[in-house]
Amino acid sequence: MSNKLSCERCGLENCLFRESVTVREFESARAIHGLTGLDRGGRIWQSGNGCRHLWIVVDGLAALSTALADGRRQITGLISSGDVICPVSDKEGTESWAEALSPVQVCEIDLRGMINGGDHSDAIWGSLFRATHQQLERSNINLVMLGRFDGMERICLFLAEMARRIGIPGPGGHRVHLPMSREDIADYLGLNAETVSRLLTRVRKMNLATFISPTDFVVHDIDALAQRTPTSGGKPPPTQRSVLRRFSFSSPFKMDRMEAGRSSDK
Amino acid sequence: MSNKLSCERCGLENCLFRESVTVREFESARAIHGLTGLDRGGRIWQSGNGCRHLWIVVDGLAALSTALADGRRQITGLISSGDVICPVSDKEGTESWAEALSPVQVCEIDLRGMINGGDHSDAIWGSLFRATHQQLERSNINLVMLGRFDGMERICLFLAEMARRIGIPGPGGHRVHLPMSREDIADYLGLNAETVSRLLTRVRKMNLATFISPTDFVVHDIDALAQRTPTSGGKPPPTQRSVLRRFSFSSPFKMDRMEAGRSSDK
DNA sequence: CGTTACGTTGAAAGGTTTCAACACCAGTGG
DNA sequence: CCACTGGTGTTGAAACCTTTCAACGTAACG
Repeated sequence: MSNKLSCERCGLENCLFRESVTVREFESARAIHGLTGLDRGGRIWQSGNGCRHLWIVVDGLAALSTALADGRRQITGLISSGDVICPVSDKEGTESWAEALSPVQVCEIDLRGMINGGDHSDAIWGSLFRATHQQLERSNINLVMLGRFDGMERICLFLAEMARRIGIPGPGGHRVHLPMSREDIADYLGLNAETVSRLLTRVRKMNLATFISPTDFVVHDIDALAQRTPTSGGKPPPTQRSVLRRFSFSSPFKMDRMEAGRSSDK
Repeated sequence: MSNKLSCERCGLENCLFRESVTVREFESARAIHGLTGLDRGGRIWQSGNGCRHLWIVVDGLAALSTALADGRRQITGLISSGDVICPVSDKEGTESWAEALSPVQVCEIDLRGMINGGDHSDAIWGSLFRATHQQLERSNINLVMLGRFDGMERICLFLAEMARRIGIPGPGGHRVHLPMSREDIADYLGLNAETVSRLLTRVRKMNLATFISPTDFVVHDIDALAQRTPTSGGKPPPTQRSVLRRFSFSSPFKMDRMEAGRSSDK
């Protein structure tokens, strides 16, 4: 964590592969393809099954999108600098791709040589595994948000996360330039554009954020936003049924383990 | 795909690691811990960050759960025979674990030795990568479901998937024993228990499934269910705004690639 | 034979979506 | 210079679906 070495190839400081893998290893695996630029709207996709390429985002913001045949769309993830685009294959009746929301620089990694043979270091594989796993953890949060948060909670989580990830700290708070339309935001949050607009109006009136333009705003206090989100402790339960202890949190000290017992068996 | 070799250790036929990895490789990596049984309600979790263990489910059904401090719960995935439990770390204000819905047999894999050093084969790492990636694709589908499906579509997708995954084909259709309460189903589908009950009543009245008991039912025609789902082609759009071509599907022939162009720039 | 957990159903409340109208902006062309 | 046009964002009102709250039935259990 202390070594601030940036990737020799793309200069990205927080590259997931930075710590354990040198560019030379990728090169010997004929895996690294180097930097490519994508304009706003540029897409990355894969055909068929199995993940054969990864793209590390060096700069810019991209959306992982899935569209249904009837036109509905869900943005399943937002990818910013340092994240990895790990494409998923299209299921029946759906199409998935990654789309640049702002000009994006990506570093392409070809996994085919690694998966098919050769003998590559544990370090490079470990980095790949961590990259995929990080995406999995992001998806997990979004699943909880879409399944269990109401509109206001979703917007607050979204603004807080954007402020943290792409906000620029300044005297008045974190300034964010968000290259997304209301419809993009809606497709990320599982709402529709009008609802997003109304929620943002409420956010503005509550002074949780100040809007300079539809795509530029300032978050004065990220914690104030996060506290309107159930993932932050110390929040009173919303208009939900009183199921406060439906699921008791387990002991504070935990290790990786299994427990065979059962609280209430059928 | 042709070799039906089962894993030497657990006997699982469709083990993700079966094709390319022998037990001996895992053993030399000191990674495989062998079979463990979990009663209904038994849990698996991890503390701290980073994924250090995987569990391959040999038999039974398990739920990946995340709970919020106020008691809301989201089941972020269902794991059946052949799937891999890849734990996610707890975020602030949340707790995540895997829970056996029926008696479950798991095969534990310790990744620590592999991540930290040694020199293991590409095959074993490739299998790990595929396992995580498969989970990612499942999450992607669920994100679209939670963000964009209405209640009826969710139930139909759920029943079709359960029939496919754990249904037993017979003369009258696929018979499913589902060890989940209405509340479990609700927490998986982002609904509440009463709504699930009402939707299942509608499913019953439409003859899409016949219920023998609250946890046992028969799906006569999986395709009939799937057609009430927007992931299946040839379905008329629901009560949605007419955005039929908001996002045009791209050319039928595709390769892994990027396209730099832009349909409508800001 | 109470107790408890679970499932079903009804009625009212609540939040989101739909539909519509309007404002704003940038680009275009008369 | 200005009307026109398409894309985008905002706001209101009604419709719609899900949730909440409540009542009731059933099965398992001691």
